[in-house]
Amino acid sequence: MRRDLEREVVSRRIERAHVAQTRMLGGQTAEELRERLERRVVISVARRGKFLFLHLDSGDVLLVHRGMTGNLFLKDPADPPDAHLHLAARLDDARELRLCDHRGFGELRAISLTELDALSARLGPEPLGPEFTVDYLAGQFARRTALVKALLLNQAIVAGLGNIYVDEALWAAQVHPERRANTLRGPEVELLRKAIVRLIGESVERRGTTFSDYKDLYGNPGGNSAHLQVFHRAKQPCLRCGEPIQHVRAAGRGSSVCLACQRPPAGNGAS
DNA sequence: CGCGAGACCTGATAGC
DNA sequence: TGCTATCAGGTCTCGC
Repeated sequence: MRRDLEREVVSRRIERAHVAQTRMLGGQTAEELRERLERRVVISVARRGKFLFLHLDSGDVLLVHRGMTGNLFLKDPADPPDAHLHLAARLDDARELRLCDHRGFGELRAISLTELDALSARLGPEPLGPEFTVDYLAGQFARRTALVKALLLNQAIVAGLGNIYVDEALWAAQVHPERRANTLRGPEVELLRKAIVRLIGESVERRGTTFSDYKDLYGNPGGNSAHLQVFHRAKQPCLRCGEPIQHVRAAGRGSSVCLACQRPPAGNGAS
């Protein structure tokens, strides 16, 4: 998404912005956001974890988080209005950047560079960056008793992983989601780290994973969906051992696992 | 302080 | 058919 935005909106001027007043603005008024966007030129597009940042010539930054169901579209202003449209930014090339989000769990607001830095500092390392080493991950796991799945979803440990990639990584490393983080052995941590790096890299090249709602800027689904090994494959055979994939609840999230490949921790009766 | 459950929303779908 | 219950890509808050 960042790459597409960079190609399409850098150097474009936002002529007019329609902003809906919703909780996605995090307390900012629609009027303030509109004023901070209109007549500004997009200088660059950055990403950190699941946040997108459109840097503007004013020094302001447009923060976008897509939450569960948020989508960014580049459309013709004459195209029919989308349901749950939160932002429609008319660009100087007569196209319109829209943010639609029917559940409204996303985020949309103008922030300063200082706020961006503070936000970025609260996130863990990028999975494809140099800080995401096996020593780092093993160090985090060693001092935590939470479920390994909860820690991988925690954006302060590593930035950008969600439910799909965590389930895929745990399956690839043959680690059960309900293992306590501090019980993982060194080789398991290394397998997990390698799986995360590979899965994220592959998915970016395939333009993302569409599970239900995700679409790219042009409305096309991501190409990674066909490559998922476990996620949402309950009752279908494990692609490693043939046993049926189970759907369980772990760390409060629906989780797809192969109980034959991903051995549950001792004394975990329920799932 | 860390952990885990519940809350926040709307919509799709399964089951009765 | 139509109602109800459940579940969904995320993250925050609160109680323990």
